[in-house]
Amino acid sequence: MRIKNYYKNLPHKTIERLSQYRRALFICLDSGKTHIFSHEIANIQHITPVQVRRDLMLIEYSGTLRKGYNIQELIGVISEIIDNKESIKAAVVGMGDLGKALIKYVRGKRHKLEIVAGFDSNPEKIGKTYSGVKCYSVDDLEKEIEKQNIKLGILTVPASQAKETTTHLVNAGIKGLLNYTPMPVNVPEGVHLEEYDMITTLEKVAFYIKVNEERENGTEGTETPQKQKGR
Amino acid sequence: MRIKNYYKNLPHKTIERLSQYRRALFICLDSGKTHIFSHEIANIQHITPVQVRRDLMLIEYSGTLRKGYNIQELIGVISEIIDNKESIKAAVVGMGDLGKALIKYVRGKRHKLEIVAGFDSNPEKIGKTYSGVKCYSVDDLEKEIEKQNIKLGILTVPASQAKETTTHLVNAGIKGLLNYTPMPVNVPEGVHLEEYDMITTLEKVAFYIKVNEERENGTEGTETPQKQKGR
DNA sequence: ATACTCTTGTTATTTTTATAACAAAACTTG
DNA sequence: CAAGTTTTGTTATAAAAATAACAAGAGTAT
Repeated sequence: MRIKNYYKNLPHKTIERLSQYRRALFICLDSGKTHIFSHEIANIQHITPVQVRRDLMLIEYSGTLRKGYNIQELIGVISEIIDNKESIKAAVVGMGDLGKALIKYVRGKRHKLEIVAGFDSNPEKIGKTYSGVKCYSVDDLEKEIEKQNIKLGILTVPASQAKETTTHLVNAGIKGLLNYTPMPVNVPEGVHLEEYDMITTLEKVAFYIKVNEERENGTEGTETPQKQKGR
Repeated sequence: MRIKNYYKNLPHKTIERLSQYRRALFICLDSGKTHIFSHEIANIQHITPVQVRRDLMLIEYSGTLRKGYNIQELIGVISEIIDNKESIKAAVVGMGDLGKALIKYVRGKRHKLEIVAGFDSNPEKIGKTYSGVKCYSVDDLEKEIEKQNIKLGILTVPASQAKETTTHLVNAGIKGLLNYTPMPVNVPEGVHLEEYDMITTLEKVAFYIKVNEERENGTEGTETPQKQKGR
C-alpha cells in the first residue's frame, strides 16, 4: 500500500506545475481527448517532456506506453494531492476591479476552493453581491472569517491599507494569504504567504524586450553605445 | 570605464528581485529615509541580507560600510538596468475588470512603461477612456499597435479568445506578451512570453494551508489516515 | 520472428539559485 | 590606542531545479 504523505515534500515548482497540468488536462478533456502524451502536455506548458514525466514520477502516476496518460485519471491523482479534502474557503478583501476580476475568474471553476465572502470599506458595495459573492463591511472581517471558517485571504485592497488589513486577517486566524498588493506584508509563522505582484512580471517582460532588441541590433559587448537612429 | 552590457546576463531571479527592491526603495524614500541596509531590504522582501548583497554585487552597486546603500542612487542604478531608454509602450487587450485593474495599477507609476491603449470587442466600451487610457476596437488592434509602436501586450481577454488574440498581437509585431489568461498561448521565437496565472498561485496557497494543517495535526508519515473529527 | 519506432520511467549530470563563511572597512567604546 | 561591533563585498559551498541519457516496454512493419 501506498504511503499517503509523500506529497508534502514535493518540490515547490512541481506543485505549481501540477496545478497548471490540471488546467491543461481539463481543456484537453473538453476537446474530447481521453489520453495524452508527455510531450503534448509539455508543448502546452512550454516546458520539456522530461520535466513532465519527472513530475508525474514524483506523484507516482504511471501512464501506458502506447497511449500515454489517462487524462481523467491524472486529473484525479493531481486533485487528490493538491486539493483539500473539504473545500477550502477563501475571502477577497478589497472589492475593486481586481477583487471582482478574481471572483469571476475562480467562481465555479474549482469545487475544492470556494470564495465565500468579499470585504470592502465602501458603504455602496457592502451588502451587494458580486458574481454570487456577498460583500461585507471590513469592520465585520474578523467576525465573518471566524464564523464561516475562512482559511485563505486574498488581498486586493489599495497598497496603503495592505498592512493593516493583513493584521486583521491574521488576527482572524487566516492560514494562507495571497497578496496582490504592491506593498509587501508580514505574517507570523504558520501562515503561508505568497506575494504576487503584477508589476514585477510586467517589468520583467519589459526588460527582456529591451535586451532582445539590443541583441538584435548588435549593440552588446561594446563600450561605445552605438547611436541608433531612425528605424 | 564600465562595460555597459553585463546586465543582459543577470539571473532571471535577480531581475525580478531588482524590480521588487526598487518598489521597496520608493516606499522607503517616501518615508523620508535616505539610506538603507541590506537587512532592511531583506526584511521587506522576506529574503536574506546575503541575497540582497549578492544581487547588488551583480549589478556592481556599492554601499557605504556605515550607512548602507543610498536609496536614491540605488533606485537610479536599478532603473538604468531594468528600464528601457525610451519608454516602452504597452497595450491591454481585454478591458474587463482585470484589464481595468491593471491600468489603474500601472498608470503613472512608471515613466518608462506606459499603457497607451486598451482594446475590447464590446461596442459599449470602444471609444471610452478608462483611467486615462482609450479603448479601441479589437478590429483595429494590428493597426493601432503598429501606429503607436506598442511593444508589449497584456492579455486579459476571456480564455476562449486568448489564442486568437495572441495571433493578432504577434502579427502586429509585439515583442513581449504577458498572459493573464488561464489559457496557455504560443508565441514565435523572439517574442518574450510570461504566463502569469492567478489560479496557480491561489491553488499553491491552498495546498500549503492543507499541508501545514496536516503537519500540525500530526497526521503525516502514517499509513492509516487518522480520522479527524470535530474541531 | 526480427528490426524499428515511439514512449515511459528513472538515474546521472548539469545548471541555476540560495546560503554560508569570512576578510576588510569604518566606526564606537573602554 | 586597542578591542569590539556592525556591515559590506566576495568567494566557497550547498540546495533546488532542470536537463540529459538511457534501459525497457509495447506496439508496427517487414
